Amino acid sequence: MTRLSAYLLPTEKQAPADAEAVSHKLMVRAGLIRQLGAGLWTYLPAGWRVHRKVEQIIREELDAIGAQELLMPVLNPADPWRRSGRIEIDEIFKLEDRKGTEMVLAMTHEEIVTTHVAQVVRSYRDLPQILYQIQVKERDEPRPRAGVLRTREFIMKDSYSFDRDEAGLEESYAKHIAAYDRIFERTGLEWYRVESDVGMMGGSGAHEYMAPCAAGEDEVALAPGYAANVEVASADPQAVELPAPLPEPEEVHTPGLTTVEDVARRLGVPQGAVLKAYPVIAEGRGLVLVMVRGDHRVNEVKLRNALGAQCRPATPDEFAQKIGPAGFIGPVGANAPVVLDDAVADGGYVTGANRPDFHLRGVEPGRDFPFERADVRAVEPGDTVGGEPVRIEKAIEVGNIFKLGTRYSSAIGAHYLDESGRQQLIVMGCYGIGPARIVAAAVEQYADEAGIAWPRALAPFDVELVVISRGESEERTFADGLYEQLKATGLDVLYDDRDAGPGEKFADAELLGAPLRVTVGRRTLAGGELEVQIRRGRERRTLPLDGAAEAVKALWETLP
RNA sequence: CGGGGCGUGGCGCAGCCUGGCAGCGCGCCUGCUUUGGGAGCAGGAGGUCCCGGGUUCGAAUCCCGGCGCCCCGACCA
Repeated sequence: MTRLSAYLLPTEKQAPADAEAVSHKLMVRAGLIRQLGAGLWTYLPAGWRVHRKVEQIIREELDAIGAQELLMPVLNPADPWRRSGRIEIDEIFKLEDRKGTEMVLAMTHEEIVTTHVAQVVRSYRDLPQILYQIQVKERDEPRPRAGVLRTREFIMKDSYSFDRDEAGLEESYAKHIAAYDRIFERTGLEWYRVESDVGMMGGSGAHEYMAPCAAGEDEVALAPGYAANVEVASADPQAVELPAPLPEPEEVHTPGLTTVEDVARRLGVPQGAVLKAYPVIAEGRGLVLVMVRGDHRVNEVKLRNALGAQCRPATPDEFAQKIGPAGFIGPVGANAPVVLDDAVADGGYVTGANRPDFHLRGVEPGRDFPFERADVRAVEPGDTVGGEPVRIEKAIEVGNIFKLGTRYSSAIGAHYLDESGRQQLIVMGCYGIGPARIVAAAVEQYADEAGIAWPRALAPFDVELVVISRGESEERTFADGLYEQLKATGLDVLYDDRDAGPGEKFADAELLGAPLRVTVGRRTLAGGELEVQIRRGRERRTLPLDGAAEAVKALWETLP
């Protein structure tokens, strides 16, 4: 029974003043969600329908790879979190029960699921297993933002694989890739599977599923056959015209010129012929001088991975003694190991001279300073991969898959006995999907000036039936009948039977974004034709009244 | 955590500087008219002006303290 006259769908003409992202504005305006507090959102009935459609797609595809759904508590004893060490994470909500026992609100469930598996799995015969849940997660986010894109409480599909060995993990991982590819394909989103950083948790591999959209928090580097988070992206640099090295470095006076741009302009060389110095303090290693082309930027995630250690920019005090004065530092004579970016080709470079107001020109890496090579720069638009230019797009992470290895099984103590009776650690993977982000990304990707234009798979309703008539009338009677017939075809129909004018009904229908709108008015009965609007593109068509419900269903099935 | 902004009816806002009746548009309710792109007329309801303290004859407005929310950056296991 979905008659709009009796359905809670509070639409607004004006977006809340504090909304910035398109999905935030439209989801509130369309009556899908309401805010309770920072990063806390209620799904109203129509919004929850969309969320459940996403969940259902996820369930079907995970069940298809043999994953088993379960449900674990959000409220956790602190102990497993202490064992894994993750109790230290600032984002975890912590609380005490009335007896003073420390508890946490789970932000994900590696510790808990591993605890259960450790108790239950004894033998290699009990493996592999894939378990998943669709459950609330709690994170004390430093900055919730953009409606449901980054919230403190959210629903997540999290699955966990348990295998005997690395080869088993590879299989479970491959199954998840297959399931995820199908899930995202079915949602109707534009999406990419990209290589991603494994982070400080170690792990042997990770991918993210990214949906391009303006409100996205990440950036992805894309080229035909290539997709990677810019945090790990690698590409061939654009060429730069380099002067030849001089027989030996030559000092040039560059008073007050501390930026690559200024130095390059003064010396009449391209910015790429200057070497930019980026001193860092690497954990366990001390001061390291990172050198990249002047027209490039250091990518801190790639640098961290290259150094195999956390690092942070060094302060002028920290490098003044061993290298030189801020603004004029360079690798020649520096008392620190030099990491030279892969994009630095052979040639003569301008570098800081390690004394105030001077640079060196004609510097040749290797001859004039020792270095180790690494790929530590951020990919730029126009770089190439396999000869194809790279473009960079904003995107929101809608899913991730991660080879955990034994990080949690060793912390929690999850073992099994192998064929020869030896105790082995279970090898794990974890795999997340954020249904709310899928919803928001779909809004972002397909919205137009009139509102939301859902992909067929996610729309809260398949068809919105609008009757233009107030009170009892021939049109109303006809529309009532058509509503029943449409429902009988299996379509989810929202029937706008409100006592409202046509403009208001059309505007609300387009705001809510069902893929099809069917209009019944005086014209319909007079002309003998039913008017249908395809929401995406707002194209109008007519269908014969005879067999209209089946024709609507058939048209709906052709939509994206 | 650093920077910026905002809290006044359901939504959007004005009023604050320079203290003196709490206002506007939309929405909502009633009646009549209207009925294919957010209608017209008439009448009406709805407010702890974020909270607490202070100054003052008098505070939405000035002062002090707190809370909440948004945006940019940092962070995001």
